Amino acid sequence: MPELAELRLTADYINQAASGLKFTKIHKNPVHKGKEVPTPFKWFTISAESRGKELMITFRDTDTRKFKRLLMGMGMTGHFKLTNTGNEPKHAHLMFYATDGVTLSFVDVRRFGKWKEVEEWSSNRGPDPTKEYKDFKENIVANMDKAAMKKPICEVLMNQGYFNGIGNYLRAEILHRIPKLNPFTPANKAIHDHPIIFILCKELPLKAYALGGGQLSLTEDTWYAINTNISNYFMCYGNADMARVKDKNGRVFWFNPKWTKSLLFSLYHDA
DNA sequence: CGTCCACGTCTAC
DNA sequence: TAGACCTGGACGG
Repeated sequence: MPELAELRLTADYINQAASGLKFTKIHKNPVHKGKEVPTPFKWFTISAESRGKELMITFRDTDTRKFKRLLMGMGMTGHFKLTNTGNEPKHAHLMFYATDGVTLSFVDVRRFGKWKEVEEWSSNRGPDPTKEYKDFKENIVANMDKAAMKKPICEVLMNQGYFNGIGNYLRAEILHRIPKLNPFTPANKAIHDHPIIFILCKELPLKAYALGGGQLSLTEDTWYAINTNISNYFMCYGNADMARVKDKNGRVFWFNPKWTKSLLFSLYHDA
């Protein structure tokens, strides 16, 4: 469940699930190749915050208030789940055991999720378009002349150094909502001519977040809710009437079929 | 059965 | 700029 909206929902879920709980132990599933996460304190609380596609977990000592942080990525399938201890889901890879018989688990079928003990957010990822909108915009404006910005906007929207949190469904939905913009236009020109891109990078994730949060109580079903119950959100991604092309990273880009007749698309397609 | 596909990074020729 | 990393669901024979 892993673009910006789902990361925010995941942070909400953790904060809600861990509220009032006292944790005593961390355990890693040995099948996972990630580093062991040592139990940080004898008794600790857990809280979470998201920034783009990253998730920061904070462990706080219940006595001294000292804290340690764990930076996570959710990969393609990562999410959290609170269960009774002993009933952890299949594919639980990091387990946080609380005192009163419950466990908060990081569950990740494909194991693309990652974690690392850190002090800060990754410096190579840009500001969050929904929480740090001003910084997000300034970071792009200040770098409009960079080589990375000469690539097609459909690809640059996936560049996490500028568009932290935008993934494959959001780029499709964002570009689909700018009907006059050819999605194969160089990003610097596209952004200059259509500054509404900035607004959409904030508002479309926020809408997905609001829909996901409102439908269900922040579980792994969030993605399912957005995808199946919110018929008017996904206008482009997954729509059989749309055109598709594999981008240079092997990801399928969904877009309005009218652009398949354009020169920019032909050049992109043949390259 | 088998092949293809999936909301994302990573690193190695 | 391919592949590698993974599991499992959908769909074809």
